[in-house]
Amino acid sequence: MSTQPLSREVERRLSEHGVRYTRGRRAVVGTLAGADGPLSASEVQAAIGTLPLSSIYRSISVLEEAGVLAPHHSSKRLTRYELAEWLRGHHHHLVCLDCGSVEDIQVGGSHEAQVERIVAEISAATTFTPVNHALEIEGRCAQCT
Amino acid sequence: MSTQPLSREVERRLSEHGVRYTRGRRAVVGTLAGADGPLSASEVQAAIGTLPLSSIYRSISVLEEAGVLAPHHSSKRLTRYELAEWLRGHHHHLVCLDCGSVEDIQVGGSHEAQVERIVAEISAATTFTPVNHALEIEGRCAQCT
DNA sequence: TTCCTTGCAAACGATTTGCATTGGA
DNA sequence: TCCAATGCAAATCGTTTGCAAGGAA
Repeated sequence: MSTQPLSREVERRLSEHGVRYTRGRRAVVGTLAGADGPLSASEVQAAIGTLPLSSIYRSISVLEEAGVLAPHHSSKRLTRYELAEWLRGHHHHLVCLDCGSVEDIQVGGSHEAQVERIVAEISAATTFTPVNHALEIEGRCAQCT
Repeated sequence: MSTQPLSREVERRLSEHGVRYTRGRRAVVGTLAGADGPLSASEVQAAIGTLPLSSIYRSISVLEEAGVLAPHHSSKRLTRYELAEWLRGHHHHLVCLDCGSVEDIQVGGSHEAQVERIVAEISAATTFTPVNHALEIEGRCAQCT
């Protein structure tokens, strides 16, 4: 995370990958930057207004390859996307079992340190090499309670 | 969790839901009981041998509604299933970023208690009502390292 | 007989891709 | 100019469903 404007960071990242930061891609990034949780392609489309789904999928694909977006799998048959952690910071998710919505949640430093220690200790007993972790909390959101 | 044989537990649960515990459903449950992580419908089919995918999907659907199976979302466009926690105990997952395989991992009681406390404290600051939690560790499995 | 189940094939819905067109450096 | 990017339509692929045949109580 830096203090530079988001678009600068993304622009630099994309140019390193030899692709342009076009209007469509800016719209996708802007939408996800303003969301309070990961969004699916069609949710992004609804937020943008008019832009064919195939273009949104192509933008998402390029942005994901460049490490700007990260996928999140929580609902059946639907992938949602959010800005990668280097752009929006580490966080966890509240997943509603009823409506499927996903909300970001920030975790305090001491809690996060505990989670990381637990992950490290768990992994130490295996041949698995950890890279990320995600604490997903499933339950009911305010609307569905 | 009880000490009764798995098939008894499942049979009772299904009969409470007014459905039969047929050969196909037994095959699905048996396959998942023997797996070391959640499996997709086609992975179950491959393990069973011969059984149409539509039947496997229908078995999974019935078993999920009866609370015998629980879904797990980790890969794009693919849902994997595992025995519900009351049948196989609470655990977490190691998800390989390369091959997508998912392996179960047991967490010691003190770690689990810490995770639960963290989840409770996080949720206390929200309007969200937690039901489950899942600590997903992403990284590289032994084969992909 | 009476439902529950299953198999097969067709239908679905999210995502991907071929191809011709558009657009930016 | 030249190649990346886009729009549209068709193709994919995991999953679901309609319908007729099979099975257990």
